[in-house]
Amino acid sequence: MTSEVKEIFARERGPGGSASAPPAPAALAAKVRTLAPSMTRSMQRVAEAVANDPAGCAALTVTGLAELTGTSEATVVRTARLLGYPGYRDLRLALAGLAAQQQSGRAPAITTDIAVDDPIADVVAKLAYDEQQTLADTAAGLDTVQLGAAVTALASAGRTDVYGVGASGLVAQDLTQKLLRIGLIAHAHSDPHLAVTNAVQLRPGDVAIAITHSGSTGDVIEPLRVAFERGATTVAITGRPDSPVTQYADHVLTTSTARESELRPAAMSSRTGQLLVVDCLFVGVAQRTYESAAPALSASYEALAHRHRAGRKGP
Amino acid sequence: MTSEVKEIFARERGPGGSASAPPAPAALAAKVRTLAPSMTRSMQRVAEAVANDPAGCAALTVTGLAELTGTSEATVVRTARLLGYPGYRDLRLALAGLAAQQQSGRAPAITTDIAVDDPIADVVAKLAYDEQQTLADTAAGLDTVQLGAAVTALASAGRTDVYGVGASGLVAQDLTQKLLRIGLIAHAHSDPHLAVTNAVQLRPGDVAIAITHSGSTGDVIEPLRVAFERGATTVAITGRPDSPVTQYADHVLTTSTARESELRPAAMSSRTGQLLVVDCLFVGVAQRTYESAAPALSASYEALAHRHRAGRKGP
DNA sequence: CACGAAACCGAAAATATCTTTCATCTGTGA
DNA sequence: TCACAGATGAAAGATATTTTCGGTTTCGTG
Repeated sequence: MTSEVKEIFARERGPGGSASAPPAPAALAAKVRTLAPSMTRSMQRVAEAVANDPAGCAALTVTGLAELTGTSEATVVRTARLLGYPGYRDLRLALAGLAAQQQSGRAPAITTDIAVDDPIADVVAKLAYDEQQTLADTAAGLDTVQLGAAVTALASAGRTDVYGVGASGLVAQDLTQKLLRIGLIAHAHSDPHLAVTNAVQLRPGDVAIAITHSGSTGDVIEPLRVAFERGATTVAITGRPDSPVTQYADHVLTTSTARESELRPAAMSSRTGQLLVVDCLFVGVAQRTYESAAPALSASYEALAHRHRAGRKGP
Repeated sequence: MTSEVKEIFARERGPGGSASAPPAPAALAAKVRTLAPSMTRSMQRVAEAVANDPAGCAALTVTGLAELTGTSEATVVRTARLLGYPGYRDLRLALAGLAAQQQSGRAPAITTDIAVDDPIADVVAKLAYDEQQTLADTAAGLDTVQLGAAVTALASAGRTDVYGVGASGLVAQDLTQKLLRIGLIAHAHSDPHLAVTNAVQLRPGDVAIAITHSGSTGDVIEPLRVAFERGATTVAITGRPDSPVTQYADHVLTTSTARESELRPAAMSSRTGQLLVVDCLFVGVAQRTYESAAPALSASYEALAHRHRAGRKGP
């Protein structure tokens, strides 16, 4: 087969081309090795460059790659053809894909703990990975029966009190904000005295929710106990299903406990799981009370839109 | 800023460009969602096509994509620019990479929206998946240079004020709590009047952080503006990198914008991304100030352990 | 060792693709 | 309704890719 015929052959075979390869996606390095023997010297140089550094070559134009390998544009195109692509443009596209795959393949190596000297990019990756893990674990471990029962109780509650201190206090406030938006009567308490004072007012049909990762936070257990004894429906959101707080909880919702360390305090990962549970409660309640929740949601949206527009009038 | 100036600006920022993004690798779908609101109608059509079918679009030339979306080549290029690439060619390369990743990557999980009649187990799965997605997108889209700069400023700040209202107010408090634990002087403000009053006290070397998903919340922008004018280092954590709040921000940290709907308000998913950013800031600062942070962390742990033990003495 | 054919290779022309310019259009607020 | 700012696409201009074509090297043969 003469060179010219080969070129013509390569050029002319369309989508249904007779020969072997579909524009190879990832098996490029292998293809290079396979075809290398049948390549001319210049083409080998190009193929080698491509196989060694897909990402780098993807960033180059024909001219650039030709210069890099000390060859010409024509040779680069010929090589691309030999590798099974219609032209250099397509080879370049495939190269970009390959580079991206290699990139993402390297990702799950971030299982180690965060170190003091980790570069900031690693910190981001590790934290994101960890929180994703926490979400997955929490979702998998959540008892949907308990969750459903809690939702039912909330949906028909006369009033709802939520207890939490420290980081969990913020989660408590988050839940409260959401419930208020769909027209429920809810309060968050992080002051233990006021919490107890209010808990005394609860009656059967009302709901009390305690949020504590350790399950051993006295300031949160105490108001829940009072609510429990007053006959309210009580819910505990905790990472320790065997902890003291569950004594007074009709329904226990468990969050996953992720690894923690010096630079990654418990508060950080527990919060992620707690928030997922809180979101589930909210959506569940919104579903059950959709008739009244939908207008309430729209109304609060409208009210806020006005405040946002105000912000636009910059200098 | 007029349209023309914007185009020139986009064109001229070279490798050392002033603004944020390195040509995003995989965070493209997220970036489309983030920037969509600031796009014109035609550009949105292009962005949508690109986000919906990366593989298909990667196979098209500018002209092809322009025809497919019923727009012009110029619009396609403009969209590519807005998404952070120097031109269409580079967007196309990124698209090919994205397609390859999707191909090799993960199972296309539960992509549908939450419905009113979804069983509770589905709600849990969908919420968890969405929040994971938000985390991944935010992590991928976060500008580590800006993040590093913000960390540096925080680590050496005389005092730090954090502004946020509504759901973002809780995130502000979360950040404040964390910074306090490692011995920094930080305050969260959700009362706009007090926030401004305090902002006036800030001086060069101090840090002010505004947290707002929309970037248009006047109550948060105003104190940041004051802080900016007083010479403090200002940071904005927002889902809209082109919004008014960024006018007064030395460093902009962008959170991903996930799909939202009636049963899944913006506040829910934005919060997840904001918290990740806040965690990154915290860990970054803790690294930089490790000498003093480590003892402070241990100390607060000890102090709390006592309070937890107290809770155990139940009946 | 000389010769010629075949293959290899790259410079430059031809083509395709991408980018920029600029005039027109569209919607908005006074 | 007018004026204006911004959005848009047609077409000119700039790059990149592909093809052509002829010079050079290689290798077999007399």
